[in-house]
Amino acid sequence: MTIAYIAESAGVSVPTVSKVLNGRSGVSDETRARVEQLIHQHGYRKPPKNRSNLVELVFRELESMWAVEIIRGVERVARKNRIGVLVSEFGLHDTSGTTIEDTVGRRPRCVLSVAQLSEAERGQLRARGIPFVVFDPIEELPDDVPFVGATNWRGGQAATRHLIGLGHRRIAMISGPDHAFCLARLSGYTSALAEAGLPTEPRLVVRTQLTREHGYEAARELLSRPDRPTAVFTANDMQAVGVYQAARELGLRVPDDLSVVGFDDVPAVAWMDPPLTTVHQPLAEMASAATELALALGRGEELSQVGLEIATTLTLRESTAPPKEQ
Amino acid sequence: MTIAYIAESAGVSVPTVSKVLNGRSGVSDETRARVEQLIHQHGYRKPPKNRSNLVELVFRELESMWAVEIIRGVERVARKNRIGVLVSEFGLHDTSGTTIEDTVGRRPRCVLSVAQLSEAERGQLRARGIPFVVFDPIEELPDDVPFVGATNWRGGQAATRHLIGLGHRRIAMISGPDHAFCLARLSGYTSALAEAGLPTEPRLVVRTQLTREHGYEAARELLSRPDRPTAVFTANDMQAVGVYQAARELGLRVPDDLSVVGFDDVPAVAWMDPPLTTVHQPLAEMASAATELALALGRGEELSQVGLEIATTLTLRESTAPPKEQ
DNA sequence: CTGAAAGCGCTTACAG
DNA sequence: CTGAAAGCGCTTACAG
Repeated sequence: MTIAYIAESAGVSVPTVSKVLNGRSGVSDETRARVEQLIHQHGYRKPPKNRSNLVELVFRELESMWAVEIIRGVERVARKNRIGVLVSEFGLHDTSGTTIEDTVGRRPRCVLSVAQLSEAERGQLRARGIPFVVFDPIEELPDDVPFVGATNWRGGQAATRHLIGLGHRRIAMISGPDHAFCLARLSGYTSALAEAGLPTEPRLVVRTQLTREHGYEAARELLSRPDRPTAVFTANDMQAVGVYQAARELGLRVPDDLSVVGFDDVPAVAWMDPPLTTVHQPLAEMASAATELALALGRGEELSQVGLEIATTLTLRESTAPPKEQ
Repeated sequence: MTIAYIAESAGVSVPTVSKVLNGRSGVSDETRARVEQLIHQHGYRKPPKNRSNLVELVFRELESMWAVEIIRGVERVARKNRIGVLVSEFGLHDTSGTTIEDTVGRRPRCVLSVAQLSEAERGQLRARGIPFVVFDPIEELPDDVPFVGATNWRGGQAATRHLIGLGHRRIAMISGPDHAFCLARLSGYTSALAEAGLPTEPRLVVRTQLTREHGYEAARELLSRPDRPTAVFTANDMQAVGVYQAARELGLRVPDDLSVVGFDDVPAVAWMDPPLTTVHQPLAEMASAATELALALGRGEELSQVGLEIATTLTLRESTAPPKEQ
């Protein structure tokens, strides 16, 4: 299927078909209509040029429960722009490292990276003129690196205020590693306590990993103390699942004996027993915003702001209640 | 960046560079090495031809909890073949329906469709010579349509045998709509009962939707009967979540008062209380197999078998126990 | 092994 | 508005 063939079918010259295909002027409406009809009929598409019609969405690992939400958010705006979404996994930090090269070789319109992008990788993309946006960055980035995140600090604050409002005073926080977003969530907790005139007790803050197992371990220890906390706020939902398990083993009922608030609002958390109150991260919206931003960068638009945070909201379910009289 | 430029840098002619790029013979090792070095150094890639380096993975809706596993499975083999994975959502059955055309326009090497592909859509793809594989088909397909599924019948049989082995006699099944895979799971259940000399009691089989709410409703009714079943097998995990909820409300403990077996083995089911015994669908393996199949079809290989089912396995956790003496 | 020449699919500049 | 001609990036067939 060549334009020569289309030209012949339409009884016009090759340059005329070329003009129609490229939306150039200098073709009569009638001729244009006839040629367009033939192009459609034969399903002719011009061979993709140097730049593809693709957004590349890169995950470090594709196992998190968030992944689907993120993909959906990207898909939504890509679809509107008639652009395809290419999903690729890790390799970014591999030393075997063909992956960033693969990505570059695919010449995507832009790349969206979930969680990180090393300086070298950013350099590679920049050298090829491929714009990128970092999604939910885990580390501080230079000022000129575009990113989209969530309002983690405000989320931590909202969760803690909710517990304080219920009457809790001994509120523990199980937090995560030194990632930017964990620090922000922790700081939101601290700041809500301060605002209520409560001290941040170092004994009530545990820094651990963001897994169910680590949440479980931390909660076992915290809840075995004589002056155990009456509420626990965790840095993510998986940790909260671990807290539930520890509470169960210790014969503590949620929320009667212990209030729990998570962070992320992963779908599965709505069917726990009891359903978990948690800070909702609007992953799909964040992903859509990141895609819009990356596409705008790809169009060469000059943007005043190059990073943004989308608001989190507290999803109230059944894992929190006032503390029992003691 | 043109091959003419590479040729000049390397001090050779344009045809020589062309040969190196296309792995043709007739170039000395020394020249080849020099040219390859320059190609790499300048990051030259040949412009994509009529056929892209993409597998397109089409979802009807991207919200199921399986999606990530499927994407990972596809990604794994695509990556090995240095092919990108393009994920697209629905629109396939839209009447606005630009989507199948978008897909065709992207000229993927092959398409993998999760759940369905209408006859018209199959026709469109065939007309363009784009091979496709249907993943986990929900309806009977003509014999020449390639598909990859799971051994649903054997899964239903294994789940039921497990319950029978534990001593259960009144085993209910909450099944789903008339989809091929639901029918197979149900039939596995029936056949395991028959094999143990037990009749299939129509009263113990509920046909409903594959959601948590429908599982809950069905279980409420089933468990409120005077001669309530001592075990329930559900057609998917979401229904089993609903069964847990109904049992809780009715003061029935799992597994002491009621054994529950699900189907799918979605990740979240491992942290339920108690962790759910369920039939594992090897989604990632199925997806990898489907991708291999589609790619083989794309290479024009003649395949003797054009459909296959990957084995399910029963994942034993803590939701089943022998029935209490009655 | 190498590259001049011809050719392919497409676009652009321009004469009619 | 139309298309002959020149040109571009690439490949192929072939002479040396």
